[in-house]
Amino acid sequence: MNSFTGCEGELVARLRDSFESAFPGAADFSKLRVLPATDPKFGDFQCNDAMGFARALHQPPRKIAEAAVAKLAETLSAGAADPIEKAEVAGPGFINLTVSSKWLASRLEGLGADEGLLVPQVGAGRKIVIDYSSPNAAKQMHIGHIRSTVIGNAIDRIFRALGYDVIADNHLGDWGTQFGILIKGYRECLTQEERDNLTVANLEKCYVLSSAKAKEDEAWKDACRAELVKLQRGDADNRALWKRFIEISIGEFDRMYAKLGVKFDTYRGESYYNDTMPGVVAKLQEMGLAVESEGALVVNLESEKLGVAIVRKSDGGYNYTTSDLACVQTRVAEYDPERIIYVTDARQQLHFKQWFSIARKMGYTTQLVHVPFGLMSFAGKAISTREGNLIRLDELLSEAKRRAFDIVKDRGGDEALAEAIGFGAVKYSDLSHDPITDIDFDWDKALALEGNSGPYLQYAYARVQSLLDKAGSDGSSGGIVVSTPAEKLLALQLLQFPGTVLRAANAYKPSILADYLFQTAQLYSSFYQSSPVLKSEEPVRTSRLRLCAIFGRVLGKGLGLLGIQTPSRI
RNA sequence: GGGGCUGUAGCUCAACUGGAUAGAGCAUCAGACUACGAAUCUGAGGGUUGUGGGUUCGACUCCCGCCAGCCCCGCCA
Repeated sequence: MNSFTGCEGELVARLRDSFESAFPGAADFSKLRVLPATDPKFGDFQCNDAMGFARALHQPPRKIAEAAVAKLAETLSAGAADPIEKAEVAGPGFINLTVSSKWLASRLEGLGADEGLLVPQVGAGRKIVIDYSSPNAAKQMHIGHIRSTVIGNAIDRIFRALGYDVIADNHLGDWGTQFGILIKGYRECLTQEERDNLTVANLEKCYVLSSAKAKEDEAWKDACRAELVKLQRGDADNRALWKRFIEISIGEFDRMYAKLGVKFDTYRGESYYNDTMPGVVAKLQEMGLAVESEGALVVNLESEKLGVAIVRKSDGGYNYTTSDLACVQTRVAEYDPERIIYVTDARQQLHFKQWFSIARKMGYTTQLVHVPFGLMSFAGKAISTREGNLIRLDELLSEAKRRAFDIVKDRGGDEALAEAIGFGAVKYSDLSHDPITDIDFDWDKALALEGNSGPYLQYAYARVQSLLDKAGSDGSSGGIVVSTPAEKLLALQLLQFPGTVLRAANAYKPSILADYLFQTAQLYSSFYQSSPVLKSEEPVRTSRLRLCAIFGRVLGKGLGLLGIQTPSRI
C-alpha cells in the first residue's frame, strides 16, 4: 500500500538519492519522508529525517543535512526543468525545499486530468470486507446508529475509490432471546389491525410491552422462552413470523440507508451463522483451546490479559464470540479477503481483542481490524429507552431537512436540496471528528450550517461550479501559472489530496479527509476573495480558472468519499 | 482489584504518529457586499496541552507515577 508516496514522491526519490550518495550504505534511507512545509516562509516542502540519522551516522544532524543538500545541489539541473528550485538547511537539520512553479503547475495539471492520480489505485486486485451499521431487527434506528453507519460508509467509499474490491456487509442483530419476547408480544399485545399492517414501530411497541410483562410475570417469561425454543427448533409458524419481522425491519432500514446514500452488498445477520457455530466450537475443543468452566465452554486468554471468553453458554446456546468466529470462517471460505474491518462502538474493544486472538490461534491469517468509535450520549446521559432520550434517526433527518429548507427556500431551493444540505450537515458533524471521541448529541452542533460544517463545503463547491458556469468553460484546458502566494498555497494544498486519502484509509479515519477538505475550502475561499478570476487578463484568467476547476474536482471527489452530496446550485 | 479510552483557548475539536512560533470553528469585539454567490472573507483578544518526573538536539505526541471523566472485565451484542 505504501508504494504510492503522493505527489511529492519525486522529491522523496531525489532526497533519498542524495542521502545515499552522501553516506553510501551507512543507514537505511528507505523510510525517508518529505512533508508539506509547516510554514510557507520555510519553503514548500520539508524533510526532517536528517536529525533522525544522527545516531546511526555518528555525526551532528546539521552536518548530515548539509552533506545531503550538497549532494542534491550537484544534481540540480539548471533552468526550470528541475522540480527542486532551492534546498537549504535550517535549524538543527531541517531540509527546506522550494519547488519550481513550473513543476507545481505540471503536477496540478496531472491531478486535474488523471483520475488515477487523484485517488491512487493501490487496492487493485485486493479484496476486503467491511462490516458496519448492524442495527438490531425489530427496533427503529436512532441517533446511536449514526456513527457506525456514517463512519463505516465513508471507510467503505474510500477503500472502493482506492480500487479495493469491497464487500460491505450489514451484520444485523436478527437472532437471540428478543425474538421469543417479540413473538409472544406480537400474538398478545397487538391488535389485529396492527398485526395486519405491521411496522417496525409496532414491533418495537410490542417488544416493550412484552418484555415489561416478562419482568413481572414468570408465566409470561416462560411463554416467551418457549416461543424462542420453538423458533430455534424450526417451528413453521414462528419461523414465518421471524422472517416477516426481519423483512419489515430491513425495509425500514433501507428507507434510512436510502436517505443516507448507504448501500450494502449483503445483509447477513447473526442468524446466517447459526448452523456453523457448533462446528466452530467443536474445532476449538479439538484444538484444546476451549475448556469446560462452571458449566460453560470457555477459552482462557488470561495469559494475554484478555480474561476469559465464553464460546458456549451453560444452557448450550452460543453467544457473540462464537458467532463472530463462525462469521470469519464463512467469509474466509467464501471471499478469502486480505482484511476484514469492523466498525463498532468502543465498548466492544475487549470482545474484539478476545476473538481476534482466538481466530489467530485457529490459524486465520486474514487481517482483522476493529475500528472503535466513541459513545454517543444525550445531555450527558447514555442513549436508552429508559432515559427517554432516544431520538429516532428518522426524526433527526427530518429536523435536519426542515432546518436546511428554512434557509434554502428563500433562494428557490427545493426539498431535494434541503435533504442534500441537511443530511450533509449531519454526516459531516460526525465525520469531522476522530472516531474515538465521545459525542454528546446536540441539535445545534449536529445540524451546524456555518463554519466547519458540511454546508460550508457544499457552499464552496456550488460557488466554484457557478464560477465555471459563468466562464463558460470547464477549466480543463490551458496552462497553469502559479505566481501569487494565494495561488501557491492553494496549489500546494490541492497536491496533498491523494496522500490524504491514503492516510485516511491507513488510519481508518475519515476525519483526516474531512479536516483536509475544510482546510482546502478555507484556502480556496481566501484565494477567491483576493484573486479575481473572470476579470483577470489572460493568461492569468485561464490559469486561475483551471485552478478553480481542480479545486472543484478535489472537493467534489472528497465529499463524495465522505458520502456527502455536492449540489452544483445551492 | 484488573484493563481500555479520553483530558489541548470560554465551548466543540485539529495538530500528517517525535519537528520550527500548538492551529481551526463557534462565541466575543472591529472591519469588508453598486463586487466572479456575504452559508463568505480580513483582523483582534483568548494557551504552563490535567499534573509531577523521565527519555533527547527537540515532547500535545514516547516511558513511569499521580488526578479526573467515560467505558469494559465468563453465560446480552
